[in-house]
Amino acid sequence: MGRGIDIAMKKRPSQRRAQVTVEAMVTAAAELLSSLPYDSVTTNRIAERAGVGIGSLYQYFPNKEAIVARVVTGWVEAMVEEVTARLAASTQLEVREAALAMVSALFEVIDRHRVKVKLILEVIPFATQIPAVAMLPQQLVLIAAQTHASVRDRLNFPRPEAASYVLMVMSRASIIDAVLHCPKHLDRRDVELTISDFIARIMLGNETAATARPQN
Amino acid sequence: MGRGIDIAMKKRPSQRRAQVTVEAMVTAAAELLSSLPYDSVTTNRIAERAGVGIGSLYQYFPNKEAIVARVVTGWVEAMVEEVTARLAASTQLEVREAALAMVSALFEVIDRHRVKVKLILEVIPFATQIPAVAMLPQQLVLIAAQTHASVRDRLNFPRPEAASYVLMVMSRASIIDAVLHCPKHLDRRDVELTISDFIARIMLGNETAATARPQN
Amino acid sequence: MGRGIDIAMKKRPSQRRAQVTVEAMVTAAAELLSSLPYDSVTTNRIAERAGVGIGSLYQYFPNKEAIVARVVTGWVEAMVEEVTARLAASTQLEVREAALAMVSALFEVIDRHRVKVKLILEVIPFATQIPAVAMLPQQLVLIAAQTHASVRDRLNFPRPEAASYVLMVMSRASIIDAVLHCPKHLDRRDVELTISDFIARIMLGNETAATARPQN
Amino acid sequence: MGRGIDIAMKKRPSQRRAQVTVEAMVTAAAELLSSLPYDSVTTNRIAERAGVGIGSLYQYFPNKEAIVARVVTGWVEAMVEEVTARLAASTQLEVREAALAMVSALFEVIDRHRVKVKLILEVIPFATQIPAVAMLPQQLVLIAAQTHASVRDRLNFPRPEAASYVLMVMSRASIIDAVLHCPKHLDRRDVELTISDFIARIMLGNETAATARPQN
DNA sequence: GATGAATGAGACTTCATTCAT
DNA sequence: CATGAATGAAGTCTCATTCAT
Repeated sequence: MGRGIDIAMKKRPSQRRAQVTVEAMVTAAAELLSSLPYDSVTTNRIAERAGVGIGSLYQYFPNKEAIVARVVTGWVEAMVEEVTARLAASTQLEVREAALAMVSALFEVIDRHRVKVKLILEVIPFATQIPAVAMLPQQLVLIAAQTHASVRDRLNFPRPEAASYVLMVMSRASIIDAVLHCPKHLDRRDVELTISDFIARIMLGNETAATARPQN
Repeated sequence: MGRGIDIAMKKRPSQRRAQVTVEAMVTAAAELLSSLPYDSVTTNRIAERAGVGIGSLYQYFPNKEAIVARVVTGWVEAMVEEVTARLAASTQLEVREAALAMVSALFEVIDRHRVKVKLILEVIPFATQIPAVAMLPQQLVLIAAQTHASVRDRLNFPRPEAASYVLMVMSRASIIDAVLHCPKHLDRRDVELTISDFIARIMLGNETAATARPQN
Repeated sequence: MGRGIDIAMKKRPSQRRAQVTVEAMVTAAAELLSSLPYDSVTTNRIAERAGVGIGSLYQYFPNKEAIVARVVTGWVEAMVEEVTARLAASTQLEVREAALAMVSALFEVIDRHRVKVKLILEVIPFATQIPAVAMLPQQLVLIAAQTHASVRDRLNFPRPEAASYVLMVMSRASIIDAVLHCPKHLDRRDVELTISDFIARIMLGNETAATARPQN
Repeated sequence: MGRGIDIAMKKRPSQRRAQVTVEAMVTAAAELLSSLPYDSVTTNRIAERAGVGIGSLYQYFPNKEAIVARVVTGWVEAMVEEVTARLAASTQLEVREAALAMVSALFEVIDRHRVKVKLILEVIPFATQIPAVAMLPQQLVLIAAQTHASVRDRLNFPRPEAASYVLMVMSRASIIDAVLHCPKHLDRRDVELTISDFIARIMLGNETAATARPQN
């Protein structure tokens, strides 16, 4: 605690030209991160690729972590936006349909960005200290709850806070694992259906459970 | 593909003295990994703390990754053993009880080794390439299936392979996430109960689901 | 075959300051090579003597071989130039005089640079892979042929290609050996005269040989 | 001067068993030298290949150079013997035939051992300090002179010592260069004939030269 | 602001050699 | 005599970061 990574930008680019420069650096970093082993992504290479002096990079970012964090933040925001957009189209569904919609949305988006997701989850050492990443879980809960009223309504479990947390973690983790590490012998669509089925069971099971086993 | 990390030991310590040395090095590495940032764990420091010449380290391990892998392997094996032992005591349970037993076992063991788990999952860059780590998921399925007959019996889902895979991923991921990243405002016991409750729902839901919606 | 030494410079020093730095490094390397056992010439020592950080060296040269190659290239070019200059002064000579002129020129230049020649021929392990060194034989043939028309005219031996190759090798090798390994009891001038005498014999012998023994 | 390589054996193996051991080490070293880059031939590898503890190696050889020197010495002696044997068969020849015989003999032997010759001449850094190597030139003169009376008779040049030295150097150097570095476009047999032709010219030219230009 | 030359601590790794067993 | 575990100095090379221009 307290010795986290220094991630803040040093200076906000005020002039128009400077903004372009910073954008070039971030883009270059993103491209390199997506195509080279993490340790090969050096600040010098980023600057070179951006067509910028290494000194300029350090004028806007205090260190290597900062620019990587900036890239990751962009990625996360974009992905969240994509998921949101995709779910916005399918409001007001039945529980099972809602679950499938959400699973499909996440599945599809994560799959499309699997390289980036892998980087964030398994490669970049300080990823969890990046705010956008750290806040992702809550973000997702929010999205789910906001978009699907039917889901929200079901979330009156005993221990409701824990329930929504666990539900989201289970969804997220199983989808990510399926995308990144799914055993080859399994059909992806099968997995997708299974996940959404299970989520539905959790939510639907609630009815029965809540009434049938009140003495739990 | 194919260019994995070279992890095999260079030479097997045949003499008693050598075994002691190797043990010292592995222990030192484990301690350092648990207490320093990963990049600060250098081979020189490992050797120094082991009270051994750096040359000795490289006589038994071809590189830094190899000794780290050895440490991690030891950790994983110990944890698997602990979980197994803990579950062995509670065979032949009802579904709900079986689920809770397993969740509790994993929860407790992972919690006790949370630093190591975090290292393996979030810090050590090549962790997934270590055999013991790569095989962990299947290991866990095996443990669960072997110990709890009642669980095994329930696993006749439609899409059974996908189901057992997803079930295990959900369990594992939610427990790990809960241990490592559980929001502070949540009570750990609540989360634990919720997880096992959800798992039970998935399995019990099967009965209803399987009969009520055959045309899925 | 194919896996030659990487010898190209990493970055061309564009600024004036950088050129000075590179020059200092090359000079330092040259001095060390001339005064220490080859294995004692380390990149660190080169940088230290050049009054430069080791990092600077690796900014311009990809590895140790590259800077050594650069030094050797400089030496070879200088020597070739010296020989050329010396021979340019003595064109249009009789065969015997031409031979002596060339032998003397090579003898003198090689003798003056004997330490460097020894390094190139007997010490630096990858010397033959340095372009300037590899091309030296042809260079010398060229010099000889271009400067001395009388020599060129004589080169119509049977098997002319083999002849010019062997003639050059004999000249070069005997001169170098004489400079580097001449037994102490021999007078250097005697050796020099003998070599040029022999070369003349080879060329003059041609006349007789070609006419007197056509049935060879 | 004075700081030459320590090459002498530490201890002469007195027992029969020890002699076998030493032989194994030398053989192993020879094989490794012939098949690996020089820097990869380490004392540990030699011992391992010989099936001997590294300690044993250092009981008979004071250092790495010593065992390499021993290997090289064996090679040189064998080659000299081969050349001698081959020339012994062809005594009492005419000048031209004697020259061709000698050139052919050297050519053939050197070619058969080209890898070793290359090692001795271009790779092993301290080769010239090995007695057997240092004495090679004189050895060869001796061989030539002893075996071919006709050659010896011709060696009454002005400056006879220089002459015999230069003649031998030219022969040796041109043959070695031809074997090791002969341009691909040249026919080896052509080169061989040319060399012996040139040598004959040198020796035959003597007659004329000695009488025709007494005022040299 | 922008540049890029310069830095240098420090990482990994090798290998000839010693010496306790 | 033989062993092989242990040594550690020293080498090559990287890369985040600074600062004079």
